[in-house]
Amino acid sequence: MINITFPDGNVRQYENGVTGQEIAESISPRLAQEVLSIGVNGDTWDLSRPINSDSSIVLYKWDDEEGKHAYWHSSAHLMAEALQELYPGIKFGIGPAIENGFYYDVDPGTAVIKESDLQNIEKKMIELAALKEDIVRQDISKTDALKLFEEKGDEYKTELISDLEDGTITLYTQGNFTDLCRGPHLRNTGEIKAIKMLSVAGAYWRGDEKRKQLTRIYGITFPKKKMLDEYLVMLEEAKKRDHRKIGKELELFMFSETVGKGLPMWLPKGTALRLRLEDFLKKIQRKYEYQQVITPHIGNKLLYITSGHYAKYGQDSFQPIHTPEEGEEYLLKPMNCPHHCEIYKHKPRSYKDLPVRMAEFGTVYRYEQSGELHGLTRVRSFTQDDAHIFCRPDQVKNEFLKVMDIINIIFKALDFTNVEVQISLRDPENKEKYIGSDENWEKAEQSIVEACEEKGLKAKVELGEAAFYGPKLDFMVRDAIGRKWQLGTIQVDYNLPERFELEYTGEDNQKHRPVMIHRAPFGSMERFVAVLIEHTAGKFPLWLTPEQVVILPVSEKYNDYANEVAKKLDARDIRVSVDDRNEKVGRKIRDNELKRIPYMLIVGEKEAENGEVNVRKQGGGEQYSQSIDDFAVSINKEVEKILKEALTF
RNA sequence: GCUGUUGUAGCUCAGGGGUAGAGCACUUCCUUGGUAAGGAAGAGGUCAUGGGUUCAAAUCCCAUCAACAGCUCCA
Repeated sequence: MINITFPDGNVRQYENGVTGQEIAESISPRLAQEVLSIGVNGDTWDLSRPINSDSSIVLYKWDDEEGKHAYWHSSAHLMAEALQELYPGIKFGIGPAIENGFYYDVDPGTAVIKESDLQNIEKKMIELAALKEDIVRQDISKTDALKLFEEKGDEYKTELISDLEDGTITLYTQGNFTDLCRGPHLRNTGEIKAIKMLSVAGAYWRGDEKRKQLTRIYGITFPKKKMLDEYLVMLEEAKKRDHRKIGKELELFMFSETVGKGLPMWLPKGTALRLRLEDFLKKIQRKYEYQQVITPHIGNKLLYITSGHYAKYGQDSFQPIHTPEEGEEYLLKPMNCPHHCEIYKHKPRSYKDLPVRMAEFGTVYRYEQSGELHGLTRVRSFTQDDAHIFCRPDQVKNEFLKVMDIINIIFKALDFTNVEVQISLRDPENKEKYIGSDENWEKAEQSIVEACEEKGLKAKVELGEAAFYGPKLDFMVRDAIGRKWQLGTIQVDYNLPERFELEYTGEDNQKHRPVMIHRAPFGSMERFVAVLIEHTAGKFPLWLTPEQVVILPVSEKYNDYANEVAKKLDARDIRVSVDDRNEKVGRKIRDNELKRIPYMLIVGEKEAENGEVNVRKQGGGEQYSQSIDDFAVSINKEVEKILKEALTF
């Protein structure tokens, strides 16, 4: 007999060699049906694998990552089995479970797998799943494994095997399909019920662009048809919120082939929105004693040689601009910091001056690879809400805390409640990859960790994710559909002050080197607005939205009154327009709902007589009439309240 | 940059070797209206660009450009 310890601390005795499946059965038939994999002493196992010693276990169901993982992993195998039947001789790379579903990288030889083939693959998978084949685990020696896959002629699997240690190699078989795999897997392919193949893409073997590109096939499966349907509905919802779609509909921004790809242009409404966001941050920054500066969009190449960026990114950037005079080369600025360093240097600085906080909405230009461009989230020209804080080493932590406050204020004001924080530190194995002294790195990393602790932020620490010049703290938000976006960032930099030989005079009358902190609460205006669009589905908060109020005259007879109302509201800084088209009210309401305007004021005979407006809030619901004045006051109050709350600190 | 898909009216899209289609938007007219689409008429396109095949190309082929989904990259 062996002792099995459950997550709640309970211990039960079972026969030696008991399986996860049997344990689940011993608890309840329902559990036995729903359980997908089992955690044994921290590893995840198949349910059919015998347990031969005292163990702590967790039974994983669909709602557990580990359970889903096994489910999708087995689904990848089912897809591979289908592919093997449909494309004889096909070779397999890797086929893991991912956050939403699974994929398999395959080499179909001379055949080409296209999007239009997905349906066929799906059909075959359903056919195979109906056979309810058992998935069988088998330990195998490295020699035998190599021999097996060499015979199959699958060079990808043999390459994988040769990197593995003997004694840890397992195979999984279902029907005619055998795959090298660590597992764990479902008991039986019949458990896979609802299947949807999603897309095909190219993917380099082992992520190396110098190696062969395989065909990657994405899919997702669910234990219930209803869950698949819900997932597909969610995908549709995501599409509806896509900032590229809404940006076009609401006329916020555009691209032009003639201007160039990845170069967004802000339309009047988008500009209005963006300027309001910028003003908001400027107000906060004024309170936090930032100084606003403006610098040119180009800089001498020597500037970037000094900063070190030219050596690292020069060949992958927009190439230098040559002047008519010989030997002069300028670069479009890919970041603002070198310019700001020069501003810092323009006069001697005393320790009393520090910290110097220099802010600029600086537009930068980066040559992103063409395949990487994506709406407003990845572009070749964007405006950072950039600032550089030059401070003494002992001020780093405090400055960090202040920046965290600013980011917090912004996220709160915009209702980004689901914020994830990531601390990116050096890869301790690979210290030579980074610029700067060991001592400085340790100091900086420690400051970040401490600052997070002080703020009670639950930050995820990622080793090896730091920039080459310093560690950083990134703020990620999820939009309403759960997709993750990186926005705000705070980065310590011990490198640029060194390269630009920045100095201040200390109390001791000696020259000292300041520390630099790069920070951008929005990240870039482009990306932030993109995320804001998706977060709000285009229904921006009243204080931000480009159009706050639209007046709908019931008929053309009341256009004059409507214009009068508009004039009065405009005089009170309310962003208002009149829909004076020759249309019925119902039509005007519909069109202005689609434009996501928060308030519609319907005016007709009654209102004109009484000097009132009939208020209809976005989305309908309750309507009420009030005087023009009362309405104006209530709108102004609503906006002021948000700004006041946000700006009280 | 790589792989695959796509490119037809301002927008969303159908069609497809023989003189270009719909809905919405736009213009004009009718209607003068009360909380999510009133009616009619009209205007609008070198079918992404450049080559090729063909009696004939928007349609087939090649290249280029751009967008989309991934991969790789990201100061």
